[in-house]
Amino acid sequence: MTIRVALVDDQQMFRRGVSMIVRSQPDLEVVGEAGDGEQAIALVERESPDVVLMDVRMPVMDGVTATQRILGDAAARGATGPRIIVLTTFDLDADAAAAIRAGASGFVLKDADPDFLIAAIRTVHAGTAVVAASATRALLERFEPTERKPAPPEFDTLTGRERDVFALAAKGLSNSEIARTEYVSEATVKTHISNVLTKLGLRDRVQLVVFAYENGLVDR
Amino acid sequence: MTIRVALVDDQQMFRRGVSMIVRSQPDLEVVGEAGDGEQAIALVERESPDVVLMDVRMPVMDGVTATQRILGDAAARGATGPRIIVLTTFDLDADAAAAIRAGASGFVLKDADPDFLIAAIRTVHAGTAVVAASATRALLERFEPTERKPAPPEFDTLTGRERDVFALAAKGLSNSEIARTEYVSEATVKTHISNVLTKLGLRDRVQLVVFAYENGLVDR
DNA sequence: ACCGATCTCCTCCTCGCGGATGAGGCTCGC
DNA sequence: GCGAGCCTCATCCGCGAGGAGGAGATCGGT
Repeated sequence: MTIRVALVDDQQMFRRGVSMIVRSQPDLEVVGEAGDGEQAIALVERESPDVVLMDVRMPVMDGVTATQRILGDAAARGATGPRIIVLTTFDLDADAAAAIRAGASGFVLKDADPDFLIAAIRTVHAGTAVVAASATRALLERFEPTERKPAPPEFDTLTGRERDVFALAAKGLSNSEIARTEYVSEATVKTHISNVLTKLGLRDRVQLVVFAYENGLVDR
Repeated sequence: MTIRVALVDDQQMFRRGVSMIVRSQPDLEVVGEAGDGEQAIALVERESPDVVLMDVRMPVMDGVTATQRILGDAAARGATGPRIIVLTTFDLDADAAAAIRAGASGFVLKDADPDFLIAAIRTVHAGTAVVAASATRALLERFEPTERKPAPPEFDTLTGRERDVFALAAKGLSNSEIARTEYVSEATVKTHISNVLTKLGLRDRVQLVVFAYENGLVDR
């Protein structure tokens, strides 16, 4: 049972190279190539490949949009559609991230090891796994600070009430607004805010908001 | 030039299996095995492997702590230490994420395709890449929703200069600080800020900061 | 030549913010 | 019981922020 692969990239030379790599494996087969997103949709429609290797930056229609369309069309027909692997040039390509959200199963650096790409195709085809590039680490560090952050030591010194007003101030509320939602006087709020700023070493509530977001202390 | 691999897992049967897989490759070599975190540290100390395959849940000392220690010790000696790949049982293991933060280069599902593991070892050893399991998708969906918002339509109405001061204000700078870094008078900054607030429908710079973070308009 | 947008800067005015300081009431643990 | 910590509220004071309104300069398009 061979895995049917479709190639989508605007550079013909690149497609040629990837095609060589894929064809070198007995269980992989290239069932078609496309030079832009629109061609890709038609290709998938025609050939129903198992896996699509999709470039992001392309003329006519980019890879993210094409990914959305392909998976959207498949879902509309009650099918799952092909697994899509996005090929990226840079490490943590924002477009690649968008493609993942659009439903792509993973992304691989264009200069990755050929064996890695092959393993990625098989892994993705198997269903569960998703392959990523060095991005993962950066991803975790950049997007996860919302969670599991060491939570700055100074923050622990805040009392219960101080954390309450901190949270509200972090959402952009004024002192009077905080006072109203917490059913205390504005003077009390000012005292708490003042204590919080001192404890956290911040200048004003503006920096408090920055601090809150930078340390993932805002719940949404 | 063979890649020297160390195995760390409390289940001997599992180690045996992985060992078989690794040894099946001419360019990979197993230089030692360990059954818990402490043994792992000693093993790394003794053999200086290139790559460590590390389990998370282990008696005596878990994989996350061991990862921290190993990389911490290496850093203390000015060395980079081995690349560490964490082996996880479940998809998005919180422990695995912790290990990545501790410095591990990637994580692979224990039931992943053997070829995938092999490719991961080579990829990680090559330096740049990090391998992940199906977690990546979930990660992106869980932690990235902050970014790449459609970028509010009102934001497009800002002029070039207005965006400049917006960006600086979003970082928590005061008007005078912005004036100094932009080499204009504070009065000018106030004008721009005022225009920005009006255009974006915000009350004050505090809400401006919230707006900036909520819409992923802060670059770090 | 003219208009509109943008950037620059100014003054006057009001108000919210934050620091300093003090104080009364509450619930702990010693 | 008694102090420690916390929550509550108040007053005074200085300052930065933001709105209103005006003004000169530049530049691109009509």
